[in-house]
Amino acid sequence: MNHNQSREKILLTATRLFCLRGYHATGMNQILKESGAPKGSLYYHFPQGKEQLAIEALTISRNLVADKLRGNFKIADPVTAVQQHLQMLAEIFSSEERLQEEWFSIVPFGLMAAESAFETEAMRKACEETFFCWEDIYIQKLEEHGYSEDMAKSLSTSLIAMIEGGIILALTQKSGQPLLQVKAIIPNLLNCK
Amino acid sequence: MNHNQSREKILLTATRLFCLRGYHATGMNQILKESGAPKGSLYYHFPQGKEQLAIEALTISRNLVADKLRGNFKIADPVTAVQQHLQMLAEIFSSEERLQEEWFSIVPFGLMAAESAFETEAMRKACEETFFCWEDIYIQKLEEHGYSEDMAKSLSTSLIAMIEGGIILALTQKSGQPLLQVKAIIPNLLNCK
DNA sequence: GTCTATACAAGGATAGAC
DNA sequence: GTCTATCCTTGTATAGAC
Repeated sequence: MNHNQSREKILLTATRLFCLRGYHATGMNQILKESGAPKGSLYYHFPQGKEQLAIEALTISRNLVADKLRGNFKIADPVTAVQQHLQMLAEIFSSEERLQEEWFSIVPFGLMAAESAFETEAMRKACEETFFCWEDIYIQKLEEHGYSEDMAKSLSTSLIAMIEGGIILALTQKSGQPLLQVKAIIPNLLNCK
Repeated sequence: MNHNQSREKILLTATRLFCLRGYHATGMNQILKESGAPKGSLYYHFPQGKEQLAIEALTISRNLVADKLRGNFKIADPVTAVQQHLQMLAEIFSSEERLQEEWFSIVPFGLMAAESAFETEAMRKACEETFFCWEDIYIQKLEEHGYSEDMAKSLSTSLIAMIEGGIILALTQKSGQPLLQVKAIIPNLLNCK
């Protein structure tokens, strides 16, 4: 197995497990085992160990979500785009388990973010940047659609908070229902420029 | 030290650490050390170990927040009450560190909830019940103020999601600012019966 | 009720052969 | 690039004295 193949497999597995189960709950052995990557290769590819893995995982997660958001915003108005995003998230929780696992790698970012706040500063920063990255995408779209600067900022922060919180409720209830409730109030929320 | 004193000290310390740092990140030794409770007493008071401690901590957290919500709702209309709650939360993040520590025991419930979803079913259930408990408080208040049943339900779920998500953003940014952004859009959100 | 000592597993990480 | 073996620390939990 060549360099990039196993490195990538390890990293994607780590991203999924960190996001889904959490940073502390995920062991290096588990990552290695589930990735199916060669056993001796972990510390070759990631010399700084678990923290390096976490920071790279955060970047992966950030970009996956950012791409998804930009894609939605390109073809729809703010209300529709945000609702599409929530619909997609809700459906993940209703899908079969194997499919869930695959998608969950990009979904519950909040768990890692909360944990990171008390790990190293580098990890905290990576999470902070992620939220700012997503926020900027929202802000830009909302301003394009005529929202004031202040309103766009408040709404963007609130939308991200709602979605992250909604994901936590969905995990806890093992159901996409909470995300659909959030989806339902999006028109009201965004009806105030 | 008598029975109840050390039991309570252990439990309150556990609640704070679990909520703030997470379930997996918190060790039994740390709980013992920070609580200042007698070293041999932990498994005497909590024979089922860490999980028992977690479930009892979840109950503590649930009731502290529920009492706070009910108190706010008793003296104010929905918009004002929710804004007061967010203001209080935001101020915690601006207060001095020692005071933060004390309050944080009731604040970042979402971290434990997300972790619990993949621990034992008993822990997951305890989190689920907590969210339902809070939701009922919101729903009742909103219905009293003329919101339809459906709208009250969607709004309640969304408010909880927003607040939990807002707390995660606040932790990540080490600032109460995100919670104030959320506070700012509450009037818009609740202006639709 | 509380203490000390200890068992036992799992965690992250490194060394050195290949 | 990968493997095996190993180290050290930490974590949970128990036993048995006091």
